[in-house]
Amino acid sequence: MSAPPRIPIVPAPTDEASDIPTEAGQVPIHMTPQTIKVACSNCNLRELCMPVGLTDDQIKRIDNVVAIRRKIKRGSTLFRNGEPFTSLFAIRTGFFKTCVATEDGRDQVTGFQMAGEIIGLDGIVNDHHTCDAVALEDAEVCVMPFDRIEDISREVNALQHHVHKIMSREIVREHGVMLLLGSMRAEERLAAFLLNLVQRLHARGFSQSELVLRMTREEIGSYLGLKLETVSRTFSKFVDDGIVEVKQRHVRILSPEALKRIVNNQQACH
Amino acid sequence: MSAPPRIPIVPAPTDEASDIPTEAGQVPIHMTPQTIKVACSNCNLRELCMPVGLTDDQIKRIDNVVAIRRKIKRGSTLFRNGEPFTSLFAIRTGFFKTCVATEDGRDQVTGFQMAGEIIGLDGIVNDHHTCDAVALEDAEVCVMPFDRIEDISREVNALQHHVHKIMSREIVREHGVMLLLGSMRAEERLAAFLLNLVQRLHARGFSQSELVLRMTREEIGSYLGLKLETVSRTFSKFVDDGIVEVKQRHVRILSPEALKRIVNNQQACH
DNA sequence: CGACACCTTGAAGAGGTTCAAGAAATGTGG
DNA sequence: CCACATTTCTTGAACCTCTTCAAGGTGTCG
Repeated sequence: MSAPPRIPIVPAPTDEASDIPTEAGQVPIHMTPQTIKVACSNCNLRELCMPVGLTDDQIKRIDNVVAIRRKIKRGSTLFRNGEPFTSLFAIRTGFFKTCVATEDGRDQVTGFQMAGEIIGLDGIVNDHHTCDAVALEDAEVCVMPFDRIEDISREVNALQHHVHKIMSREIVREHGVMLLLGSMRAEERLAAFLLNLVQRLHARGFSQSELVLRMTREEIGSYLGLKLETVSRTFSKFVDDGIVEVKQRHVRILSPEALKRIVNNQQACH
Repeated sequence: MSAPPRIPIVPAPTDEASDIPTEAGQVPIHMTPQTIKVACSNCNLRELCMPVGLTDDQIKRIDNVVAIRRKIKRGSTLFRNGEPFTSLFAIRTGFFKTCVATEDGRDQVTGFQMAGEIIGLDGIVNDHHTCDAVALEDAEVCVMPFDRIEDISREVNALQHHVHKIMSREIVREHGVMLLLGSMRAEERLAAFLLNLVQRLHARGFSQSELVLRMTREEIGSYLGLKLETVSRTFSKFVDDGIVEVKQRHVRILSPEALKRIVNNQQACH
């Protein structure tokens, strides 16, 4: 699947523009002071959540929609399957997983979400959520009441189209996951997973080669359709092959090319 | 995953209202004459594609959007990966598959679509399609230029919300597929697949127990993350267990309860 | 420091794949 | 309309990947 960029690559934040705390434990390219502003107009993640090229007046209108913030402690849920749907959430800081469950107790992680990504889209169709969103670290989200989004979408064409693009992007992302789950073997799945994660982190100004996993082996396994032991063994194999260094949740990618070759099913002559 | 209804169940079309040809080879509950009308206002699939409760004026506006029709021969594509995106398509008659591919030649069926369902949503995010849509039988679609949909969405709130719901429904559907691919075994996958298909056909006025598969074992396998031999063997096992009758692509479900038990991972005491 | 969650590794086993052959259905051209 | 080529489907046997079960190690937090 060649891990196409899911998220437009925003310019790495410059020092003065950065008002977002770095992801705890990640490897920042540069240090940023922590300042919390309440408006999209001052948010350096705006390029990720919001359309570009808005007029000042349009941005102000959108500012009013997302005035509310919410903090979520690590391990607690932002929303749960069955709960009424009212809002979308833009992740400001922190890291989430979303998962669906069957009656007989199995569950499946459907995605991992980080700063600048939107969650809650599943709730629109039936006015209630159909999955759980769990914070994997202390997090903060911007609450965007969906009826307000619809109101403003009618007036601001760029926002309307942006909402459509966000939903379409999620559909395309899930196509990629289906390809992964339906036709890749364990090594290919884990390689694709690592490349995708590091690419998204890099788009947010973090290192291209180092990352800190926010999730357990079991959660990775659930997402990739593998058992946690298989994830662990596959990590070990990558280490043996000199492709990555792994120390618990700290991962350094030594050869992204080797990972890409694995995903593309080529001979592993790293 | 309990196969939640993906598509709202519309009342089985009455004889006088039915202007849609039956799916060739399916098992209709009643016969319908074939008449082709050009407007949503006369289409008995409207409840599937379009919001309900519109005023006459609003329906007329929407009629103008979808004035164009297109016929697709069995085996040919409605759109292809990489082609520019301009329109969504509402399936009027026929049956489609959508599939994504990797550079190294593997591909993955991401869904099967039937009358009343919308395809093309993947193209919105990057203005070009990211999958192929192939007609599995001669088909006809309503072409809905997306910029026109966005225009009218701004004026007709119900249409705006409907578009959002369609995209959200697709996201939720794909969550279900991820659950299937990530955590179910072959028998569970095929059982879930059959129940989902027959449920959607039944919502369109076809039999609850008989269906004609429009796709090959290989395509079923690709969708379910299995090889065609495994699909074939699993069908044979279901036949041995008296759960279904299979004659090539004709399937009769003898015990939907047994299929449900299999999906829910319960003991198979049919 | 001890309890707990998380991770690693080994060995045995199961489920699904691969390879192969043949049968049944479908389509094509004469 | 029939004969032949092609596609699709079924079934068997060997194999392989991933899972299961088990044990022990590592890290973390009260």
